Amino acid sequence: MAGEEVGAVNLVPIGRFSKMTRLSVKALRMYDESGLLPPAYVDPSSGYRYYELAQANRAEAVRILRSVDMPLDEILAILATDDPELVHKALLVHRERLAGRLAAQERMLTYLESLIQRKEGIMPYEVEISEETPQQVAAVKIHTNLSRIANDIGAGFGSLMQAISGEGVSPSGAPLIVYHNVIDQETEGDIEICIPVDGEFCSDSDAYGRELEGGTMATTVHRGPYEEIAPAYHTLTGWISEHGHEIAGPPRETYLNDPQVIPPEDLLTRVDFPIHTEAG
Amino acid sequence: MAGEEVGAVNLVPIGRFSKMTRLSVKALRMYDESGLLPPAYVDPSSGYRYYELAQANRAEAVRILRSVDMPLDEILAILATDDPELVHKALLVHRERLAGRLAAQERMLTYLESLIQRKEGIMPYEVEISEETPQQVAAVKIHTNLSRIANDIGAGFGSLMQAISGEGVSPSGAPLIVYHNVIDQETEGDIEICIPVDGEFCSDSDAYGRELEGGTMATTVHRGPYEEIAPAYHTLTGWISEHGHEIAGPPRETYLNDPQVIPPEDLLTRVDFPIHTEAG
DNA sequence: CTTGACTCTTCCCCAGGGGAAGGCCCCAAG
DNA sequence: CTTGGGGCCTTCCCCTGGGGAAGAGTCAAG
Repeated sequence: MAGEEVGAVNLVPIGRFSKMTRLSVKALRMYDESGLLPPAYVDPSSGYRYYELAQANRAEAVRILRSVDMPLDEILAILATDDPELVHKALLVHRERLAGRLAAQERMLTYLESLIQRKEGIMPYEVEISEETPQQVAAVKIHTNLSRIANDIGAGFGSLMQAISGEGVSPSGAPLIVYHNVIDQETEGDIEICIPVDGEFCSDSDAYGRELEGGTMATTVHRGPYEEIAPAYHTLTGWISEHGHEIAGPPRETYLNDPQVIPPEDLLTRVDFPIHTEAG
Repeated sequence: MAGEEVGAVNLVPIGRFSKMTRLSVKALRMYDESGLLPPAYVDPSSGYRYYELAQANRAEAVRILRSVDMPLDEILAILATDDPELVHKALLVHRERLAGRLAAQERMLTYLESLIQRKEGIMPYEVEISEETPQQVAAVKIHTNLSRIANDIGAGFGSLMQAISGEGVSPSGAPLIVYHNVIDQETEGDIEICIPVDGEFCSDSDAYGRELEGGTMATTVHRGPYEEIAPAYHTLTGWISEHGHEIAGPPRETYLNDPQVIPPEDLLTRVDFPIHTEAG
């Protein structure tokens, strides 16, 4: 009877409890504050925290779940319920998160490897000036945005090829796209998908023929996946402004090899900016 | 000539530059502050940041390296050097770090899976009281700490078995260890490695014979790897204090099956605490 | 009673930004 | 020239999960 009252409660202060549980004193204080592991007794005058020996098991559970990087609030939720189903579900949810992080690390690692493989440091673009003559193209115009653009381009080239072959014409050069607007991640814009043809082109579909403007171009070639073409643009626009030229029209990309055949890292894309050369 | 002076510098404010580079305005301001990507020009009166188009390439490099989670200071170091060797080395160092994190995620995931597999929620230890009779053991005493303990126990059992068989005696029960001190992560302590034998035991090696104390024990059995035995101890000490008993001597672990044969998750370890039962 | 080891709170720090508040600034249209 | 709306500025607080230090109070053993 007396045993239950006085209870041989065996309260231990935070330092000893810290050693018992291998949780840092700092962590224990935080777990107190957040309600995750409040001490059995706090001395009102001194503020000292005292833990019961039996609390070490809860602490151990916290330590284990923290060791797999579970957030504190989820640990709290798990320890608050008695339903093994809920516990199991919470563990599964956390497993998904861990698996996601694992996959992310893997993707980063893979990408980093590809960066390492690329012998050239970073973005060795060589800019040249070229004189282009106007050329006849079959074209379709598309309004799109960054998330749809890959699909739209594929579909556009498909219907354009169909229109060309329907007219009995065949391509006379590499396909290209004129980017009439800057397409950011949230802005939309027009692009013109073009295939060079010999002579004039007419069609009753969306496709039409026109003469693509020639003139002086600042030009570079990007080798690699289309998604990584941004540096080529930056190099060109930077080069143009540094050399005192001015952009004279929308840029165009010419696809020098076939993404259906060539692996992404070897794709070649030529980027042209029409410029005014202010002879200085 | 005039072109070089006035320079068609084409300065863009931070919002446009943010869209060009897909770096957030907030990030750009931080990169300015940290010297990673200072704008080409800052208006002294308004504080407005203006970037040159040519800076977009450096920004792109930052974005790429951040996308693989490289720390800002390392990116700074990479962009500050022109030596491709150093760049390559920095990338390799970062790859090691990523690989390490990947491995850590994998370990956590694996451990979490094992937690999920364990059907029972957390730590279903059943504590019982048992009366033990004294028994003769052959023993060696070892002073060790947490980092050496696994090796020391293995070596201790090895030499103890040698001593026993040298005397022509054979074990009469499961091996056990008496833990005379609490062994925390930084404290050292004595443990006594014991093998039950029939009759008295003498040896001229470090091994000696003695009678292991009997008495009333609080007992539970841990199933799983030795490293995870802490909850068993916590359950026992908590149980003892809650039931108004007192610990009467050093605890002992009895190894009920053989770690050389049994996989870690099925290892059985019985833990006994000698207690005074204060009949109340 | 003293002393040394514990423990308390509070504050600042880490990375890499996100978000909001409050206040200028810039530019184009009227 | 003025006005309005959107852009931009700084400063502050927030996130995670603690680590480390400062200064003061407390506990227990000799």
